[in-house]
Amino acid sequence: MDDESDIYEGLRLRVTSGGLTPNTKLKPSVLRHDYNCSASTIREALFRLSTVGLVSFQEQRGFRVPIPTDQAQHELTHLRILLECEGACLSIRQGGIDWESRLTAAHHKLSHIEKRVRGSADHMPLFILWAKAEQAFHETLISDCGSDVLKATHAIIYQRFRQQVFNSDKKFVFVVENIEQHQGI
Amino acid sequence: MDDESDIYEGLRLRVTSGGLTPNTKLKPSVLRHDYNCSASTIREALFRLSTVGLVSFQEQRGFRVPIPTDQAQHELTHLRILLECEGACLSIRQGGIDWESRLTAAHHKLSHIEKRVRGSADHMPLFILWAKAEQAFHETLISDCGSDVLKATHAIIYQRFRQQVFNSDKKFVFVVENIEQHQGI
DNA sequence: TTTCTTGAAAATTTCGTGATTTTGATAAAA
DNA sequence: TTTTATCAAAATCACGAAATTTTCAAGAAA
Repeated sequence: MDDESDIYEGLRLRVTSGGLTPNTKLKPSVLRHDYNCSASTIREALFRLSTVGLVSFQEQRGFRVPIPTDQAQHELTHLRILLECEGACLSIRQGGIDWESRLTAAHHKLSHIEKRVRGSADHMPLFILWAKAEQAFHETLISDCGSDVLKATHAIIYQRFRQQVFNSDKKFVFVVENIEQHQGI
Repeated sequence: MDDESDIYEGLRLRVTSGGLTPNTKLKPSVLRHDYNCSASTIREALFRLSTVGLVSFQEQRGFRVPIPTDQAQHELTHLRILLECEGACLSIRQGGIDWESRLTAAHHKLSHIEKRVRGSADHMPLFILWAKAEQAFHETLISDCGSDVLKATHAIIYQRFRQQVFNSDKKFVFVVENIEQHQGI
């Protein structure tokens, strides 16, 4: 009934954008009730998340939600941009017309949502939409780079980056000018 | 008695440089005897290895040694060099005298071993030494970049790269001129 | 008060088992 | 001969529980 991948995805959403307080303990014996499965299954999913850095793990001390750090934030941003620049350059060279159209489409959708965000006072309902559009834009940017390894690595780093900004106190939207910069290419 | 991390490391060594034929099935029920533990423990370790790409995994079909591909080889090399260049540039800026000395020491040790490799007919006994020195050199190169994320990511990509070249038919040493190139910096 | 010990409760890790799925060989059909 | 169906053996996955380790509060000693 319960696909193990679904549990992994569900937990991933909760630790990246589920509004959990950093350093919260993630106990398999508690979480099992939310997913209607055994503690072992939860444990395995948490283990997989820990290998990509989305949950912290200490031997014999269980799992926790990672604590956002300015240092980690900076490092993740740096590496994310490095990967995106490389992926974008490769995509420009190798990608065809359809890549350009897909990119402009993604950019258009994203900027449209951002315009709406500026208008409304409460961001939360739009936030999920914005997050999806932002991720889609960044994925499209590197989609035609021709390297699955690069794309997979970027996906991991991007998730961790997103987790950091979401779980940190200041979740300001400081990516706006970055979009325009990318548009300039 | 058996630390689970030891099992993980042991299995990692076997799939990266243990001379296993690609596509070999990795059955928990068989491997458990080598490590004196249950199949579940082996399974967990293999799961962790699969998340970093060191073993391939298909649901309900178990674990296997990844098949080296020219495509994957190329992608891993590309990303590895990208990360190393960035790490090296940052290290040059931020690293001090001790970094330079450590780098030249690592380079000296590596080139010394390579000189010996050229002389002897049978490479195998020296191969492990060479592999360790090569890894140490690359790690030293980026050691002072100031980003744990970058170093951790590089470590994963480097392991996969190493696995590819070791498990492919042609394990020629084609990194020599690369070393000199790095020395030129 | 502060520090150290004690011990019970809670959490983590490991294990063997049963249920479900895949595999592979043999036989039947085209 | 080639393809399809069948079915037993083998392997994988999820589970509950035992064994080990950590946590933490209460009491003793300094």
